[in-house]
Amino acid sequence: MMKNKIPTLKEIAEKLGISISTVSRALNDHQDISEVTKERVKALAADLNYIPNIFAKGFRTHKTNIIGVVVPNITHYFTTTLIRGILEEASLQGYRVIISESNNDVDKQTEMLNTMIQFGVDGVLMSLSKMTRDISSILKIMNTLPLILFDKASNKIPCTQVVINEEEATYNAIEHLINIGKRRIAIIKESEFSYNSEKRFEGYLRALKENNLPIDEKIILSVDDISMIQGKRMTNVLMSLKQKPDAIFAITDSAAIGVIKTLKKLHVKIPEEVAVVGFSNSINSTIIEPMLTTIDQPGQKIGATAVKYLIEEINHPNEIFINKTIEIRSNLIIRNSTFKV
Amino acid sequence: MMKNKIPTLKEIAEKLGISISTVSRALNDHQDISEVTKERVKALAADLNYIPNIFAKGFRTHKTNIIGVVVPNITHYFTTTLIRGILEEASLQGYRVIISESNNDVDKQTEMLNTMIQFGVDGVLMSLSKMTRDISSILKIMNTLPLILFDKASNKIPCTQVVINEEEATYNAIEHLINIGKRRIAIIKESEFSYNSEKRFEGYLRALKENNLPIDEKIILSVDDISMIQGKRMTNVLMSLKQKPDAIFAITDSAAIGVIKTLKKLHVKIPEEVAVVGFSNSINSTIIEPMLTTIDQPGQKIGATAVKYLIEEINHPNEIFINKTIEIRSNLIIRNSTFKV
DNA sequence: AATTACCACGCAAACGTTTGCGGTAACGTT
DNA sequence: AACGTTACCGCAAACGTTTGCGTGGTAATT
Repeated sequence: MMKNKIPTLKEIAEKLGISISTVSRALNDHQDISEVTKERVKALAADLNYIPNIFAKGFRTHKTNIIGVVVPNITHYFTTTLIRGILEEASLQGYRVIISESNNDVDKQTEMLNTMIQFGVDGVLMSLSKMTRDISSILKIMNTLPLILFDKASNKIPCTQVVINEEEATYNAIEHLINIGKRRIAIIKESEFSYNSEKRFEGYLRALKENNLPIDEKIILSVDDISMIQGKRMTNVLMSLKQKPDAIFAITDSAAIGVIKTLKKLHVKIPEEVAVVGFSNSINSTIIEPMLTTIDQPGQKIGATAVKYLIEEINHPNEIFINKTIEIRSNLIIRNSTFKV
Repeated sequence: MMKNKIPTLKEIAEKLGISISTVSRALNDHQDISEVTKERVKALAADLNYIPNIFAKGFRTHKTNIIGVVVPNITHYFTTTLIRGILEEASLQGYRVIISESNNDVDKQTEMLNTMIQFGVDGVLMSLSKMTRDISSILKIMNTLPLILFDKASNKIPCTQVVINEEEATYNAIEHLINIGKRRIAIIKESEFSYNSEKRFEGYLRALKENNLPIDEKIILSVDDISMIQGKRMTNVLMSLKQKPDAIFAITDSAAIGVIKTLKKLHVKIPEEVAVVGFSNSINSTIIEPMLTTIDQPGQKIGATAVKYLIEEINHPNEIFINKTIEIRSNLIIRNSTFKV
């Protein structure tokens, strides 16, 4: 089977006896072209199965219709929902998406960013890697390309950010624990370089303060690499205290699952003796028994919103954008780890 | 801060007082250029932070260094490990990756494929959507572009395929069940249009036959959209049979988890009364209690291998490739759902 | 009838790179 | 001294598209 040659503007022009520029304008619905000509051109184009050469186009216009996405870890379920939202919205708006993973490695993150701009993406969507302290390389990119942060953001970077209401969500979760009678609520969080962790911690503190509960450093635990294992380890620490907590809020579902597993091993009754709350509403949270009370983050919506704002900036390259922070609402999902029916 | 103009070959040429072509050749290590000139050019290029305009290049050479990936569902953990492998290997070889999701929608799948080729990818990596019956559109693409199938493949499409040893893996899993004394082993699978399901079913049948066990259609259950819910439903069906199974093999971890959940609700002892085996070694399989015996699929390796073969074909466009099927070995992970310590 | 206005279209340049071909100088060979 | 060879390098075309500008023609206005 022979490869039929790909049609070009030139071919269409010749077959119709008109010029290349007319064909181009006709296809782009330029006002200078009469309706009849447009019809004829479009008909033939469709007939020949014409597709514009994206490289000639990008070459000429410096527009690629590709957006770059950098995420720390693609295997997290929540991340995939973000990506799904990005993919859908981008596709809707005629954009393609290039994804890369920084593996929570700051150097790799800047490297990824650089190859992306080298590659000619129109804009970048980024979720920051942990421990991103050196912002200079990111700032440098910002005056080359539109950049929007999502999910894992940073106050220090002056750009539009799309996140969830981390602080408020946590506040609500802690308040829920207080409402069911818990008074000594522990938290398992990450170090201070994690955006999400800090925001959630703020919500935790505010909830305690506003309810006149004491803040006890002994039950505020920070770990570097939060995970199920760390959840287990920290639970052992907490439950060997003299004053044990009566609730544990883990900043992550997987850590919370580690908490539950260890509590069960220690024969601690959930939620009567210790209640547990996670964050993310991952699939796992419904598999563990008791099922985990957690905060549902609408990943798809976050991703889609981020794309919308990015394309907005791409289309208005010279405007100065006020660096909005868009907060997407999340929902507390109450399950058996805090509330027994 | 002003955007410093992006350097081009022309600039380098002018500053060095040589021609554009010489600069181009020097950077591409062409043999016609003297070492000294190469040194000078490369030094200045590095100094100016020169990056070739990918569009001019792609425009000229018809090579994009992008590979397209189409997967049915990006939110499955196993899929993300595949993608991680693809991303890593591609990056290593200087390729960028465009991902799109077919959502198990056949029409969307062909649409995705078309926009990919329209977009000028150098090759495509695809994991087939369920129920892909109309192969014609895929075949049409195959003589335009290199295509490699991975994970969800099809014997009917004549191209290189990278899969795991589905049949053998299942055979081993069933044999393990037989070894622990099980004799009436049920299977929960998908309909006959799922590649993975069929392969696994073949392994199931072979294991039973070679061990002289009867094949009973009553405990061979097929569903369209396999999931945890379906696992639950099918378990209820199986456990209300007169002759109940003493083991259930579910073609998917999530279905297997549904099985376990329902068995626990029915107060059936696992694994003494009924053992359970899944497939994939997803994270969930270690969260459910008892932990699930399952088959670990090395997703990253599959992804990386697929990329290697694809780039091989991209670099030798005119060779006829024998349509190899590469089988990556998987491992049976024995846990408490079949074997109690 | 002369001017103006507008519509519809064509010409040609430009984007940055690669590459076939031709050319010059230097050197070695006969 | 004439010729062939080699090593380096430049010229210019080509890839397909967009777009500023120019132009012929027709209709509307004066």
